[in-house]
Amino acid sequence: MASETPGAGGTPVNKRTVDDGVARQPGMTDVARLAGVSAQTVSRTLSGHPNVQHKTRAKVLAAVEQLGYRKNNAARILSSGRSRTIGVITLQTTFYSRANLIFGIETAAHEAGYSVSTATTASLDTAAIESALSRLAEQDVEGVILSVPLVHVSPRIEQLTRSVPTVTVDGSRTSATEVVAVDQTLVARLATRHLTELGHETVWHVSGPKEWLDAASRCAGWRDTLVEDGLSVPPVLEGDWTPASGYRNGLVLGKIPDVTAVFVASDEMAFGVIRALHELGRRVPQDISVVGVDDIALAEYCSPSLTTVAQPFAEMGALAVAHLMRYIADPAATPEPASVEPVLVVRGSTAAIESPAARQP
Amino acid sequence: MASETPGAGGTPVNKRTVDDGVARQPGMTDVARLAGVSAQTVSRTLSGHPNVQHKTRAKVLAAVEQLGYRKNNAARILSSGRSRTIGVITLQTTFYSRANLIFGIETAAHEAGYSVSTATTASLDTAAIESALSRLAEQDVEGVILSVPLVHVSPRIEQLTRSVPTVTVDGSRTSATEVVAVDQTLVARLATRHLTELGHETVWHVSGPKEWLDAASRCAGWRDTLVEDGLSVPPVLEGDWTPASGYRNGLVLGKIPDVTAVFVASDEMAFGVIRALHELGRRVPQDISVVGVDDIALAEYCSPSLTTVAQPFAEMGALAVAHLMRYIADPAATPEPASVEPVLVVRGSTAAIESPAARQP
DNA sequence: GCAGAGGATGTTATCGATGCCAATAGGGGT
DNA sequence: ACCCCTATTGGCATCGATAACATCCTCTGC
Repeated sequence: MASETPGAGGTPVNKRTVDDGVARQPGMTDVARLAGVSAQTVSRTLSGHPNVQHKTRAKVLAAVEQLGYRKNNAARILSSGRSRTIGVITLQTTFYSRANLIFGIETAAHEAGYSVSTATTASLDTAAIESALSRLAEQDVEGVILSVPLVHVSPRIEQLTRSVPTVTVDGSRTSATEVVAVDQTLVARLATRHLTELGHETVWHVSGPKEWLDAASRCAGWRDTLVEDGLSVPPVLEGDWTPASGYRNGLVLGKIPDVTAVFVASDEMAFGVIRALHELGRRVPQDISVVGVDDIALAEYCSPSLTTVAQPFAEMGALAVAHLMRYIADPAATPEPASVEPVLVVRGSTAAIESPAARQP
Repeated sequence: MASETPGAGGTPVNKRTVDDGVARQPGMTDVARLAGVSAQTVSRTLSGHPNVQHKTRAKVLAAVEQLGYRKNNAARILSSGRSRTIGVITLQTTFYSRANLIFGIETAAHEAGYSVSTATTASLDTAAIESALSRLAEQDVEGVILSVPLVHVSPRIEQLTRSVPTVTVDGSRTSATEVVAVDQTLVARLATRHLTELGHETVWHVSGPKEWLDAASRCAGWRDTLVEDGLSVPPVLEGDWTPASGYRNGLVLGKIPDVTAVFVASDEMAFGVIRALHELGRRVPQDISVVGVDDIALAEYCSPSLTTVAQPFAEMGALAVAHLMRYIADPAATPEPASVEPVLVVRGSTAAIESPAARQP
């Protein structure tokens, strides 16, 4: 018995027993005592172990109910070594893409009996990401979904991802991780080709920040498509994903007479571009066609409604979770990239080019 | 000593010692051994305890670095009883408001040295919310931020919130919780009065789902303002926050000749309304003025740009965390509601009513 | 020069649940 | 009727870090 204190006269002080006025949360021992069984049996009952008699199970559940017992996660993790938690690392933003991706991840994870712990990083430098990984490691996550649009993955990060099952979403591939991604090259191709097929002689591009892999890939896909089709490649205008940056670039584009078609790397920027073109008196889509990327909820309800390339973020989240689960179950499995298909959604912001005659009033 | 095994010949089996091919994560004991000190000293060093010699601290830190040691959260929580985590309960949506609120909460919580665990609920019924609370309880959260737009709070929930410090955000007040909220009545008043001051004879309203407290409050504020001003109160059109529902209601409004001003309960719905009005040939703002709520990023960049009432979500999150921290520190403190001010942002979707003469072409 | 104060560090018990093993209790086969 | 097998249940050690307590040591004040 623990009460065999060496020399001292009093009872050993118990952290929780000291009277702090608040009733202690009931523990498994309390439930066991009330149900007249051992703590072990309570544990088995609650974790759905098959070998427990109905009668016993009922007694335990009754006791649990009566005491309002809730299992203690920390103890469970410590003891079992399994946290049933996965971690997600994303940039600290409020982008549509991030919200939807996390939505998909949480839904799928909960279905698989896992909970999700998110660690956001405010910047893309190695130290920040490393610290996010650390935070997750402290929580004993069994796997990590890394959704950081890094073009370059530092060796340090690469090494860290080696110690825990990791799935990369729409980010750079490291040799240690699986990748789930939308083929951004294809995104760009769909958008660009849609415009060239409408007769536009070339397509301009407003890109995202070039440090973002998605931005870079879309830019490359756009360029390649134009080259393949033997069209000239105009200079790239770079934005920062915000509507405001789209607006600024739109003001520039609107002043260039040649421009008849623009592929904008995000819907939010596209709205900014269209706004600027309007102000300059250029009509969309009659004078200039615009295509965005993401298919945010508002894309359909603005004037003109926005032609865009939809990315199935929620699906991607679910797919990432599925891969991660597989990876957790068998860490020796070989990484196997997966991709989900983007879809071109044609709406009102794109149109066939007017005949040259019509363009000279 | 623990190594005094009773009868068996072999060493007692250690879960972690069984050779599973993977190196065990280093623990505090390993660090202590390498640094030549006790585990306790390591603990003190890492938790910033003042009474540790520089030299010792340095040795410990070196050992930590060398082994790549990371503290184990589960063990820390179990032992100390403090999780340094707060929980957030929200609806499982991708709304702008939710994303920004959580953004604010996470930022503020991290600054205070806390991490955030979110539990989303797919529905508003008591059972779902109760289960979310349970999930958080299992994680030993020290406090909860409840951001659920319930009009009615069940006694069961009320009771649960009594057992852990809780701050309600923009939701119904329970006697046990503090509330941080934007005064939704004021939101409606700002929007409505803005329109009446522009000369509109009355203001129509597209509301959110009436089960949502915010929706109900905005509706009430709108009605009260009209009544105060002695204006007639048109019937309410109810939406579900989606642009599509705004569009549907817009199609109705556009067919009513009397309508010259509409207060829409969210920006997303407002875009839908405007879109519908356009299609019906009603101009915004010349024929009909529209005001939204939220001030989403795109509000400024659509045509016309949207007049709206901005809600400082991030600030709200920060304020909620501040209150929660105070509450955690002193659970006996009396609840003290706080509110943040909404701001009317006038843009291009509202205009003074044209003179009656001008309205008859 | 000595006692007392307080700083630095080690020792031990403990948090709550689980894994492994032992013990006990029925049930069926021969 | 006997024995083995399996379904159920209890006992004990353990996960990793911390609080409380014990100890040792050094520095100050009279």
